Amino acid sequence: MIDTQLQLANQICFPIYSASRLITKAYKPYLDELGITYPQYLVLMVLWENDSLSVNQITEKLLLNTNTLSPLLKRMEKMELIQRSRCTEDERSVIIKLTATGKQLKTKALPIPEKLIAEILTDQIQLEDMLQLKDTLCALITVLSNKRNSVAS
Amino acid sequence: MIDTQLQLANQICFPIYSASRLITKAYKPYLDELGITYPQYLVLMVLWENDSLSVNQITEKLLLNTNTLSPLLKRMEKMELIQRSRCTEDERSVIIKLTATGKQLKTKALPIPEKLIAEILTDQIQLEDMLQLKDTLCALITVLSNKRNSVAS
DNA sequence: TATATTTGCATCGCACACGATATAAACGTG
DNA sequence: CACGTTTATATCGTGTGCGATGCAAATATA
Repeated sequence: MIDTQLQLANQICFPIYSASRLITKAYKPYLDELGITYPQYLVLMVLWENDSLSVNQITEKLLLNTNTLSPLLKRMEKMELIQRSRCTEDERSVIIKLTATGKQLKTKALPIPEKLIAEILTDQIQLEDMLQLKDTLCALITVLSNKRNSVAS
Repeated sequence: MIDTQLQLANQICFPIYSASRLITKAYKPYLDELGITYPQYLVLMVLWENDSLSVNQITEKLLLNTNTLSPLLKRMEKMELIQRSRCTEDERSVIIKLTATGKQLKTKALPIPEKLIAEILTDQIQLEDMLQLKDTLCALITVLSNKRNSVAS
């Protein structure tokens, strides 16, 4: 009993860590065709949903810090996927918008989730398992991100 | 229905990606006390269980490639946590062993999993959810890592 | 046995992640 | 209005991850 709990962290944290890397790798062949990485794909996804976002709004949606996003966004600007401009009302903010190229990528990216799910859903893993997984992970994220924030403040 | 499945990949892959980073962050304060990172902690864990391992055996256990592990192990050698030596039977192999310092760290690291689990298990997340999570993730890892291997060969 | 192939490890280059720090704009308070 | 604080973003340094490539030892095959 106690031994189960003692080792439980390892049995959960390491699989999450490994699964995360394997998923990035599973996306790679599809994203390579678009010339983007998985974190860049995440940025594009939030911009496809929201035409204009500040850097700070993207950090909140992706749970990434500016020291990760700033260089990432600069690379995406150089690739002419996004456009960066200072907000006129608040000169501290940088507004991120999609370029025409960035918007057009949405069409090419549309079939990717379906392909990913097709690779995952097998005899071993049912749709219901995935829905369960999603719920538990979201609860875990809530607990851990709140923990971080409360410690920080 | 179909829409659910279309978006399911995003609803699962992004949470796994975020959870992985949050877990590494949750480990950090405890691992900082030992002066190691999470990947270095993983290496130590497999060495605490197996007194002597080749680099290749570690890559298999951690699902990491040598191009990640080689520099990581060199840093750990510089920290005097491990010792690297060529295998006499097969001169290509590098054998990794713990130093006395590396072995001693096990005692300090022992209470860490318990602390992690205490942070995770709350009203929102029960032990049973974690066990379910573990099973689904391991199935996911099996599917994705087999997929990679079969594509490669 | 000579040669081609495989295997184990390392190096290089690039792209994250993130703690620490810097900087300028906005805000709050006296 | 002056000035300390907060906020938004950027930069730097370090440590992963990983594709591509290199190299030497081991193995397979002609």
